Amino acid sequence: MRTSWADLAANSAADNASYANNAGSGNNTSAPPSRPAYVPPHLRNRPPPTAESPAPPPARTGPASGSGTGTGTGTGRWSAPRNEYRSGTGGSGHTSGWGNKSAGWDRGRDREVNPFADQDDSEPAFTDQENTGINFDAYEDIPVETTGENVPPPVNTFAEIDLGEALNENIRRCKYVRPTPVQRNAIPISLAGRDLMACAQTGSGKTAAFCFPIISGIMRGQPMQRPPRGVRTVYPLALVLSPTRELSMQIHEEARKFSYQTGVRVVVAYGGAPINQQLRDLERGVDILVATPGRLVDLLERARVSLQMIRYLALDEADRMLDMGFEPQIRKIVEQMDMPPPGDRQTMLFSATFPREIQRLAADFLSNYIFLAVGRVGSSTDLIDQRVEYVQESDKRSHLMDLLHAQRENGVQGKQALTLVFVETKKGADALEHWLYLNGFPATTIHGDRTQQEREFALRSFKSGNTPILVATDVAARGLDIPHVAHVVNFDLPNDIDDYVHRIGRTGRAGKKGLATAFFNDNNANLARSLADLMQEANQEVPAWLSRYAARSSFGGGRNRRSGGGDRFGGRDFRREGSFSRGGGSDYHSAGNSGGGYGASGGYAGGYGGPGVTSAWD
DNA sequence: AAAAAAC
Repeated sequence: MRTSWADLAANSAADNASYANNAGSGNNTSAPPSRPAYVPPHLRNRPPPTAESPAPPPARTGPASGSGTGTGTGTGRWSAPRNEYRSGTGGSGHTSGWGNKSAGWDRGRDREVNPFADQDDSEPAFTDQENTGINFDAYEDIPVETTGENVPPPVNTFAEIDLGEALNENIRRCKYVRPTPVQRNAIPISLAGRDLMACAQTGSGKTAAFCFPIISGIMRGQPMQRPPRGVRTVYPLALVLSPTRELSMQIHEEARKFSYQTGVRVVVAYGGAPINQQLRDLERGVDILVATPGRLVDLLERARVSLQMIRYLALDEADRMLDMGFEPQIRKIVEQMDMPPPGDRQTMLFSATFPREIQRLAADFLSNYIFLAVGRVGSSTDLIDQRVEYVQESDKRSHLMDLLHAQRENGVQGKQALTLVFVETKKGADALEHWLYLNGFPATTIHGDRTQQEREFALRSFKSGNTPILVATDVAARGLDIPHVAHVVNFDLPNDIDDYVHRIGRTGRAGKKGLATAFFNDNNANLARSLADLMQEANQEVPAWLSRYAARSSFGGGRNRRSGGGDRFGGRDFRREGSFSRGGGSDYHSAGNSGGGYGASGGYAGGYGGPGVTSAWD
């Protein structure tokens, strides 16, 4: 406990040095100077910023300015060989040590950058903690529900599964010792070739749960015949979609570790970043494409990517991907391009929440699928101490200040513990950040009106502890793994209880404890009931005033549009619900729901009236 | 009503 956060705080100061050391990789002393500007994966194939040339322009389209050392067979199809693509190629090759940070491959003799390089010596602040220190005791007695035909049995160890030598080695490098519950269950299912709809909390190893079978399957498959030269279209074998750019980046980084030296190539594509680097990455070969929908559609329309060869489709945060804003785009990608239909591909949907209506939509993408629900670490949100305080709009800022002061006193070694503050709007995020800044709090913000560079810098700065307060919109609500978030503040509560679930899930990760504070007032009346039920289910103390609100709002108002009860924390397979029990909540206790307590909240779901009523609310 | 996601 003390070790990681204290060390993190201490080390974040030394971060510059470690970054330079890593980059130098023992072969140069002219590593980038002090400033360790974060270099996101898509920008990493660039020369280091130096004192003389502060930063490269964001887009570098033409052939690299770098000289062409090396033999470069097969590399420079469209331009001269680029030495920045082959970090330290050919023994003597030292481009800049910075090249070691680059994400990517050399074709030809496949010189792959080691994604574990960071963790070897000196960068504990940004690597280890997401893979280690998982409190496995918190995973005992996790309720698991699987429904569907011929469900493959779970495994208890990685050794029981034949994932292949190279992948096993990466699992070891990641310091994964035992599979988490979602991995124990999901991996055998997908190795058996089955489609899957899985409800499991992020931070419990979900990414690995879909990456391992994909990588293993690609390794086993026959090597794909490369399209003829000059044809710029690439044919990934697996597609992983996620709702935000930062989440796609995170998945990509993880997938790169899992696929290291397996011959399986992972490329990420998302908006807000220059497309040219992504195009080059694609041209160098892609087996697994991780993408956000907009950029992928762009690539498909440019015919730079074809989905014809897709064997695996994974949707992360799948309920989000299928909700109103995203559904048309996802349908276009999955149903109206050239992707093989369900049955001819393997489809895996993952999320922590899976509202019934969304399950219904998702079923279109699936074939004879298995529904898997894995209760949250600690079998609910036990690990997150949830508090709700009644705060008028006009008092929110001073109230937040009180919380932050308290948090500051809890800080370690002069560093505040990380606090993630969610607000409803982008403008509100900027305004709050500015106000915090004026009041001497080190805050930054992430939202969709910021440039991608700003977003990535903000996230990096927060993770490192340099800016221990992050004001965020829902862009940061889902999936992001930010170790050491001690406190999530719902400065503005969301309108949807599922969003609340995802937001507070940014803390209390990997079996560690977390704190979540929500500011509630009359504007949130419609959330009262679902919030009170949720908290009760998670063994939290529900303030009496909130219960009164909940009781009031239960007359007609207050049910959540999207979400029936029991969809949280694993939820339940909508196929199990008979036509009369659509109304939700009525048959939670039926046989087969092994969830001791989870998913069993009748509660606010009662009266949720199925499609008819849903449309009345919409 | 807002947020996210392409240029």
